[in-house]
Amino acid sequence: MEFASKQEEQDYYQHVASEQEFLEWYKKQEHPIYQNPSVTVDMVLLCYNKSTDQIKVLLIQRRGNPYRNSWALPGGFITASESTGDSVIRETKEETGVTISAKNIEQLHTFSTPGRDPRGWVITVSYLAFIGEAILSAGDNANQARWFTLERKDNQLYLTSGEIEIILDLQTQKSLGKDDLAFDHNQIIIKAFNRIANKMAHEPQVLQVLGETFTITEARKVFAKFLGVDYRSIDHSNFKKSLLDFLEEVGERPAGVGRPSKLYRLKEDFREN
Amino acid sequence: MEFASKQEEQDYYQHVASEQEFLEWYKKQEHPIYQNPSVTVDMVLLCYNKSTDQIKVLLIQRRGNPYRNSWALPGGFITASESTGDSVIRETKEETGVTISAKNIEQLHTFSTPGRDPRGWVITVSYLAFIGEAILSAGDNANQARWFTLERKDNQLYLTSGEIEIILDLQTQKSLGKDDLAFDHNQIIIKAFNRIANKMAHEPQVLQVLGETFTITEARKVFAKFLGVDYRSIDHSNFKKSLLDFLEEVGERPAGVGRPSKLYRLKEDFREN
DNA sequence: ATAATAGTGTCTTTTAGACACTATCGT
DNA sequence: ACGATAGTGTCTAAAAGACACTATTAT
Repeated sequence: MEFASKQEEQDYYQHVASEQEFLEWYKKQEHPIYQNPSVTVDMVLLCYNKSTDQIKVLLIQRRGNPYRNSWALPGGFITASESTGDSVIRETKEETGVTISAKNIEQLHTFSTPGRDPRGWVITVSYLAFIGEAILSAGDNANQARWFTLERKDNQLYLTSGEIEIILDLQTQKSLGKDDLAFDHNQIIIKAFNRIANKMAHEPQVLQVLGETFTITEARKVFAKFLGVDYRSIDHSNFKKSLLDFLEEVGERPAGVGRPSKLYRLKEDFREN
Repeated sequence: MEFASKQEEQDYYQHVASEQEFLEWYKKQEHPIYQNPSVTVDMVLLCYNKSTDQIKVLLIQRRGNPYRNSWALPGGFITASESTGDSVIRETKEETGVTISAKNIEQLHTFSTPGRDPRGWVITVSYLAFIGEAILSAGDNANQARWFTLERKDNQLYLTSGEIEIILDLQTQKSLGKDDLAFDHNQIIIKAFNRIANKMAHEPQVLQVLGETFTITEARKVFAKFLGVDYRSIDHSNFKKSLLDFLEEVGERPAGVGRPSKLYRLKEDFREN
């Protein structure tokens, strides 16, 4: 086929040729792909330590520029053969050693404010996931991955690990302390936290941080952490009533002081997102 | 500065140099940008026609391959100087003539399944917005933009305009009729519809389709459309009670048969997303 | 026995829902 | 006057919340 101009050729394939012809032609063309953004994924991965009663979020320390030595969410660049969900699972595994199932991730938000990455045009798709404390050890220290405790006081979030303390304001989404997260990861964490707090009463997937089975009181403690209150201020009886629709009894926990507590797990329907 | 190899140079700037030095160096490099996906935005724009009692969604007919002549959501490729929110507002304006405010859009989901676009690697960030029927005429016919009525019957969505009828199953997200939407836009529309139906009782931004002011019965009719029921099956009194927290009275509508209805509008706090 | 923990039962308040009634308009 | 539309009031059932009580264990 002969064309008087490139424009005419394009017109032909776009508007006259069949879709199959168009695609064969399209794949042979040079594409102005230099205009495309880099796309990353980021994972807000939460767990809970029953013995210390602490919510934890997994962060990695960046080993290279930009934001070298800053703490950041695990994540990285996507590849063409994966969905963003697959990418974030792969990147989390690579950077932290933690394996997450595709069923247990939830897409949060896509961040694209110009200038959010000093390297240039980069947008990120953020995800949220919960894992039980059994996998807590998977944070690979050699690889700079560390669990930060996540504590809510009033309307501030405190992320702490050793000497490092990052303070985020839930309203303004600003960082208040001496330490800071890389990129706009403070916004992502706040988005995740608010999402969980707002919907946990109706969609209690957050209880996955308790592992396969848990007691009512453990669930109360997790809820209390996200509400920023003492767990005893949540009435045991009423709490149980409100959550029972989502739970099924699976036995008793024999050990410990006091009356043995019953063990529950999330019903199948609510274990996935 | 001299380096024995490119690898050594990269190591130096990533791990030794300051962030500023790194960024100056980084911007001079050739980047493997050929690996980047194209990123598009898509807008699910809904309105409501009071006289015909119909929810409508704005679609455009594609003039070029791929999916030439298929109907699709307005949208297009993003540019580096904008956030995806700004992009979708610009694209909607360009393709349909409809102006939307940044405050009135809500991000839905980012779709990235490999193969979702026959041209190659394309991911899309989808948005949702509502406009009052006053702007209904803005659908520019010369530009192939048209309002499709959106009707829920049981668990199917019917999108119709003239001869064209697109049927989507809310459960399976499959297209059931003879006509079909371009790309995975059926999934996007279903996502939007479910989002609205699930949260409208608590966040009734969907009432923006009624314009600035509206009556309780008009609001009932809009809710009924998303629930797929006759509006008279929703008790007027109870409905009003449940919504009154979000509304403020702004007068009376004098015209029409029957007792004059009071006019309400969404309180400031609930007008934005 | 007692403190600690956890589960159960009961009463009250609040909310949701069903339904009847009143008000205003056009014909 | 009457039908159509719309707003108000009331009663009941269900859900949420407060709080007291019972059960089991370790010390």
